[in-house]
Amino acid sequence: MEAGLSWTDERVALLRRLWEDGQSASKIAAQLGGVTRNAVIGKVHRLGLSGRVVKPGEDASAAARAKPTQAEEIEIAIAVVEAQAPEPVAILSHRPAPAFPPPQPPAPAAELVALAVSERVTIMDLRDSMCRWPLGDPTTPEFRFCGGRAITGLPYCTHHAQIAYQPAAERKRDRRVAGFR
DNA sequence: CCCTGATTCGC
DNA sequence: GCGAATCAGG
Repeated sequence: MEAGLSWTDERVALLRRLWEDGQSASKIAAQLGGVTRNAVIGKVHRLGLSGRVVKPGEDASAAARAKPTQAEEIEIAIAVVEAQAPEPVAILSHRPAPAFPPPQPPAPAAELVALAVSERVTIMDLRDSMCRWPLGDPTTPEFRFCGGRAITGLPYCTHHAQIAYQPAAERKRDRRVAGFR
C-alpha cells in the first residue's frame, strides 16, 4: 500500500461524511486515494457505520436531501483535497497541490498542458485509477479533478506525477512551472 | 463485465 | 487495527 496514507483523523472524517451521505465504498476509496474499496468497507465496519439505510418511504426528514447544497459540495471538495495529501516519501518528495491555487499567470505552455489534462471530472465521476490532481478552486462549483489515466500505484497521471513527485534537487528549479493547469 | 456491501482471517 | 480475498449478490 502507499506509505503515508493511513486513517488519519481527517481521512476518517471524510470517510464518515461520504459514507453517511450515501457514497459507495469504491467512490470513497477513489476520493481518499491510497486505499481500496475493501479497506473502506473494512474501516466502515470497524467504525460501526455499516447498515447504512435510506429506505424509501421511511422518515425522510434527515435522509431525503435529494441533492447536496452547493456549500456542501464545496465543503467536501476541500475535505477531499486536504485528506489526500500524502506524507513525503523516501527519495521523492510530494508537494500536494495547494487547496487555493494562485491566480493563473498566462502560462507559456498552456495549450500543451491543457491537452495533457483535458479529461477533467467532478468528484462524482472520479474513479479508481483516475488522476486525482485538483484543477481549479475547490471553493467553486467548477472545481474538477484531472481524471486522466493514473499511473498504477500512484494517484496521478504521468503529467501530474511529474509535478507532484520531484527529486529534492529539482524542486527549486521547477517550482515556477509547477503551478496549476 | 460492470458494479454493490459483508465477512473472514492472516498479518 | 488493517485490508486482501472471498462471498453473495444487482
